[in-house]
Amino acid sequence: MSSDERRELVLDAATTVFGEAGYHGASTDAVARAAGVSQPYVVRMFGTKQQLFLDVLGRALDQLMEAFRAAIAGDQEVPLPRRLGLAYFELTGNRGILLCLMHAFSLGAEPVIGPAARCGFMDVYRLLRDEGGMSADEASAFLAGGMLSNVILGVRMLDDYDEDPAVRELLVTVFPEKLEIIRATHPPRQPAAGSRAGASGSR
Amino acid sequence: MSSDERRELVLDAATTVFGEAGYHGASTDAVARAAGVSQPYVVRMFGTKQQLFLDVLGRALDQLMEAFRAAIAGDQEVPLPRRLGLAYFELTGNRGILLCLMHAFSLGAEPVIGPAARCGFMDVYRLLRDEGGMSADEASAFLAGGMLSNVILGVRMLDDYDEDPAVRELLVTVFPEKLEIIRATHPPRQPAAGSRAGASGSR
DNA sequence: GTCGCTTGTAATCATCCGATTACCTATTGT
DNA sequence: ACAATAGGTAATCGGATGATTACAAGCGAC
Repeated sequence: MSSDERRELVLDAATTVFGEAGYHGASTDAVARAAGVSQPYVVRMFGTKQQLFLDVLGRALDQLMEAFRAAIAGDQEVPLPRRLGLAYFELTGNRGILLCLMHAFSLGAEPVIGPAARCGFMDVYRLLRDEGGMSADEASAFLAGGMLSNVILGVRMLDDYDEDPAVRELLVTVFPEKLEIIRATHPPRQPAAGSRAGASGSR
Repeated sequence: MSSDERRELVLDAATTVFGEAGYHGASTDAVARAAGVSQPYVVRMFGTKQQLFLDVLGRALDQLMEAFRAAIAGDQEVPLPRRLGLAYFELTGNRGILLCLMHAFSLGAEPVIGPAARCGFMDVYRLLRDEGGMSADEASAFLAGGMLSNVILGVRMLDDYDEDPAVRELLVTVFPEKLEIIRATHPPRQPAAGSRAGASGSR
């Protein structure tokens, strides 16, 4: 397999792993195992874990912005916020992208990740303002909704869908349509705990 | 000094340290140093680092909810969202509280922190709905704004206030008043880099 | 065929970190 | 006086982890 293919493979794996555990919580070994390669290979490909994270972050931002650009260029009949919302929904299919962004956004104090995260955030803001033609208020409101959605994905609120009516109400409000598709895309990781009768019994 | 006083002191320090570096990025030793005690003492007081984080998280949620409750009970002349916004602004004075929440919200996959974070998030949502009398849409919109604010604090966007007009525009939009106070409360950590004339010059 | 490059791994190193143990020092109750 | 208890630390241990080194297999050029 060519190096570039492996590289993409590793970046995909790293996006997932960093998305789940965060920058500090993820190990290069976990990334390597997820990608099916050895740990030294991962660090040699990217130099350092930090550089790997920066590459993951950059790629996530690229994917996000490309999706938004396509939405902006899309069917002008449908209102822009809705087009962007649908683009966001598609991104939702790969939790890793959005969760890595959230982790990066929480690490502003990191000496090199912090500035990169700020720069990436502003790139998105500028995209909405300049290419999307949104006002500052519109862009902020859209970003606010996106941040709430990201947090809901990050905290795995979908895992509690069956546990609590208030969770359902919140999710229906935040994802007014497509919730069922998102639910299907993001299956609970612990077996829903509410499912009675010792499913595959612990112990 | 009594054990309870030390405990609060350590919890304060831990809130700051966890807020800066996140759960995995912070060490019990960093917390201990910030609190002025020894590392073994910190872990003996809380059992494990995880339990310490859970206690920090619980206390942060308590402080958040107490502030919101006070806002709800406040001057009924002024609209509720504004009262809550002012309460949020006060919380902003201690970055650690809000940043710890954000870190927790990004760790939904953690087996014990995740559920605690979900529960805490829903407690806040229910507070807004039930005690605040907000609709689901109103509560979601308020939370969305809060999440964007938290991200902006977490990514330390205020550090770039002087670097980029777009940053100023965004900050003015998200913190339409009190921005100057928040700026004063959250001084940049790297010396603003924009200050001309080779300040302590790189290289 | 063999040189040299690319793609990869096994083994190992050095460090950090959470946790444990053992010990120290006041104060307090009797 | 002197246990007993609370508050606290130094020393250390064991595991995890990022990084480095050395090595090996495939393969195209000449």
